[in-house]
Amino acid sequence: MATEYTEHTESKDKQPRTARGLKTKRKLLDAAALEFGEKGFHEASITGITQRAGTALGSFYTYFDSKDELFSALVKDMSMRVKSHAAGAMTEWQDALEREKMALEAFMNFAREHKEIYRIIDESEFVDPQSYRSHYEETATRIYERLQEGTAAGDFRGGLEEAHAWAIMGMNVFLGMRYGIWSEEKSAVQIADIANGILAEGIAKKG
Amino acid sequence: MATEYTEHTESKDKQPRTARGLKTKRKLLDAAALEFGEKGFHEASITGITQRAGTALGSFYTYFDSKDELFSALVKDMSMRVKSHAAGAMTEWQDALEREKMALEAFMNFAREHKEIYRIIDESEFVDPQSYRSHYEETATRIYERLQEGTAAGDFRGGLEEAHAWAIMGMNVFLGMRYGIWSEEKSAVQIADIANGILAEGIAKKG
DNA sequence: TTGAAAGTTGAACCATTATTCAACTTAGAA
DNA sequence: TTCTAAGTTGAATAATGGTTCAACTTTCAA
Repeated sequence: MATEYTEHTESKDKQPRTARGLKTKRKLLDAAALEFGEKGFHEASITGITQRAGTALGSFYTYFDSKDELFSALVKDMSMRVKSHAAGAMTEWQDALEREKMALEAFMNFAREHKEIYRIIDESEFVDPQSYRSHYEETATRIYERLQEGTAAGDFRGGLEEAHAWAIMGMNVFLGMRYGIWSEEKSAVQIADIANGILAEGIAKKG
Repeated sequence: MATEYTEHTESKDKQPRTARGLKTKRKLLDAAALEFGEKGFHEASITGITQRAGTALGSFYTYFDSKDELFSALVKDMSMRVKSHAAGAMTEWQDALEREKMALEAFMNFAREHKEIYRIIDESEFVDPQSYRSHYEETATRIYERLQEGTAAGDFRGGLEEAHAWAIMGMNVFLGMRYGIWSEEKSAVQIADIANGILAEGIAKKG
């Protein structure tokens, strides 16, 4: 498959050159996040996005090549926002275990506050699989690095592999979906405690 | 290999009344599983399905009201197949912990052998959210019941909640995606051992 | 054997919506 | 102020693909 430089990359000629243009692009991106988050990729329409943004239909194509390109840009942006939100929340911690708790708690709160982001990243599995994969691979790598640090610090046991990171990530994602998006019957702290209990001692009865 | 599909939603007057009709419907269902699994819901086309099935386009509407209805029927069927496959694999086990290991191992192997099922269930989050939710809620309930049995048997500690089941399920699903669908670099047993290690003792260093 | 019900067929229909485009307006540098 | 590039506009275009339908063939009970 031949790769065109101009395809699917951020074409320089689509960048706004004035303050007005920048503002319009921002409005379109915000509107798109709402539209995609509410209706999903296929139900969402460019018309819907431009209506929310308060611009004409044609203006969309001043800044984006296609619906797909916009979605792709959005996924990358949201992925980064999840990442930096989590990073920002892990500043204060006693030990590696505590740090994981903070990470999940932050993720839970972020999911609740930004349900549309959750949905967009999730749907990228089918709309933009590359971005989906990258998002989770990078997240897993970050968790794995924390695990290694934890082992080095004497907080975690040895023998932890990449798969441990994927297990933890899966736990977090599903707890986020169930107790962050679907219902808020339990607090983020409660859920984070439960997950942390598993990491701390598992669920087996102590012999 | 012929596949049995059980009817969940009784489509009033769309049921085949002869052996020929039954055969055609089954061909359509099998073809649909392939088509949806390969291309995803939106990229899949009725034409593609009927071509795979070797029937005329119009025949589709003899048995299904719409593309959505078919997808819905498929999700429910696949959900049941995942469930019964797992159940069938958990017959021999020493203790509750071992049973969870068998469950994950079975799920991993099933995901590898039926990647299309994995994708269809996953995509139902956006095409048929009701079914998606039901699938995971029922799965979580099943896991939760096993946890309670495990506690009663003295294998698991007390205080296990529904959220523990969701955590375990998330772990399993993500490990299935990463090491079952995306790559098979590690055996199902290896992955099941890693996850089971977390359930057995967590990842913290023993004090 | 027979005829009515069941099943098959694929061209035509039609609704949807992403994308284009040429006329128009605004911004901002000179 | 002037002029050109940047930005805006929304009707028109075009392609897709789900759904319908009327003619046709097969099944099977009587």
